[in-house]
Amino acid sequence: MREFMAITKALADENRTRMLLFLRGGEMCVCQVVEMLGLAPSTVSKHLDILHQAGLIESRKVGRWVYYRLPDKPSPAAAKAIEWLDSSLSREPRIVADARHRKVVLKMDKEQLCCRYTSGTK
Amino acid sequence: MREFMAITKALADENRTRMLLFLRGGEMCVCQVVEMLGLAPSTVSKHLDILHQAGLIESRKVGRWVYYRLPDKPSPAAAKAIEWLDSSLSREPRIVADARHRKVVLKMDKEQLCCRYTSGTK
DNA sequence: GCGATACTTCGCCAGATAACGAAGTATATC
DNA sequence: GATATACTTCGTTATCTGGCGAAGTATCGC
Repeated sequence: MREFMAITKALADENRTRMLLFLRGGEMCVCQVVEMLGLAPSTVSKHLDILHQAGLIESRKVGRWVYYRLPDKPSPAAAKAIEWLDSSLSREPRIVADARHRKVVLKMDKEQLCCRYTSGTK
Repeated sequence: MREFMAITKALADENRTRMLLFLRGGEMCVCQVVEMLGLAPSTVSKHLDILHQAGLIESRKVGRWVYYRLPDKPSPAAAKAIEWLDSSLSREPRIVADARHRKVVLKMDKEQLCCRYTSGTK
């Protein structure tokens, strides 16, 4: 019950469901997710933590970077939740646009991406 | 997207997920749901409205009574959501207890049930 | 070690949400 | 038509949530 409510609460935010959907494409570091959503790093970090607590994503630390991805072995409840998202939202304009944006973000140089958010300078 | 977020937000409350699960057993009127949850009628009414808006339940008015039930023909997203709840929570102690309680509530006389909540007198 | 980078945690604020009781609406009964 | 019943809607309050920027932590490069 606890796990299930953690999942439903995690899904009850559009930015978090978007994250789960574009993470289907593979792992991304926090600064890439920041670029995807256009939110402050602290906000993104919090969202990622909520998804992590719910067992909907996993993290991997490599040097200064932290990569998040969908879990390799999700719990049954988490697996069904992700499958549900997938089948219900894959065709949504917003989600399709995110998938396209994702490719652009992955191609961006890390220097262009990550160094910008200390001062908010674009 | 809108529909989907309405569903996730509707599911992100324990009382509402409980309602959906005990409504699997068949339609119930508001005063029976009030008895199930132990909340004020106004609160229950609001919860039912949120579930209704999300397409997760339907209503039927019979005289003074309003019966709520799972939809006969749910949308694909709603159907998957309900199926997900079902497969993830059927065995939860709380949900099993609700199913048992439901039988007791259905057997209760309507006079014993409904007339009590004007003054809160038990 | 020292500064820079990539996050995370903390403290704050505005807006959303769950709860209640009181007042309003609709329907049955007298 | 008046009264009671079964909800619903409204107004209020306390708590939760999402957002931000500032400060803290960990790691890399010099």
